[in-house]
Amino acid sequence: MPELPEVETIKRSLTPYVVGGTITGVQVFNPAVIISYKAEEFSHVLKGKKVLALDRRGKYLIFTLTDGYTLSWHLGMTGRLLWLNSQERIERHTHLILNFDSHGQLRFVDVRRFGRCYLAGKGSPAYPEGLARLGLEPLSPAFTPETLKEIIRSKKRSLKSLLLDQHHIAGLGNIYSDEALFGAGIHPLRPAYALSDEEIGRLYEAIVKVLQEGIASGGTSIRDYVDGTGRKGDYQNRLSVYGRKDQPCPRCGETIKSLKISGRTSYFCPRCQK
DNA sequence: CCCATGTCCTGCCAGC
DNA sequence: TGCTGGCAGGACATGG
Repeated sequence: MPELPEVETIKRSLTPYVVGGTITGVQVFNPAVIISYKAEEFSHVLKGKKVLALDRRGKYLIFTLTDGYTLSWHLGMTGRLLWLNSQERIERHTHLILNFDSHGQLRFVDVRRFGRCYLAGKGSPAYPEGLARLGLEPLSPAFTPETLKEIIRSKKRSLKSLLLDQHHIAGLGNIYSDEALFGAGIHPLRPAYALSDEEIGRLYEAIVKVLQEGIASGGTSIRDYVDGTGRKGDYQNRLSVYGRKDQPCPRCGETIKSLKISGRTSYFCPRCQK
């Protein structure tokens, strides 16, 4: 579910509530969402820890805790992290609750249960493998037309599958990669190495633009996504191609088509995207 | 290296 | 109405 703009929005919405707060207790309803620690130990370690910082890397949220611990969270397809007060009814599919000294709670609710959290401290690697091996952060200064060219260089694979691959660029998912390719006027099946410098420049601009616009809109709420305070995003109203099969292209009026690429439905305009 | 496919899950919706 | 199949913002393993 959540791609970079959604995770960034969740981070911003939770920061005022959790950063500076101390975890007073943990309720584990589904131990399977915790990797690297047994539920009991997980609760024991977290109790009394203060949250020093909340950061995002790719689609991960990272809680930096006291005593050198970190808690990294991936929300999968449908995961939500919600800040609620302890009186609120516990909804179905709530897997984990962190209680805070402010009497608020951080609740992890995830219908499809693909989301996971990873606690690291003494002895265990600081980050889960998926997080440790993430590629460039697309809204950081390290991401430039030149570094994008490096990534693209000599790769035969389709641009769509390359953009979805978190080892190269971190944070794009199915929605924003389709929107970026549309913005750049590039067909999702084009082999990466075949791009001209000019097209790489357009792709770079388009990636940065869709991610920034996504954040500015508070993310894309098609089904499940809401931020840490339960607020929906607005970017679903600004999508050019994603989910718009058989509808007219907003640029040229041609009918938008879809294709399966790397197992994901990809939307594009056959006239605008070459 | 690259790709397609299957897997983990539950819910929803179209079509019969 | 009720059932069924297909599909959904992700990531990883596997086999070709």
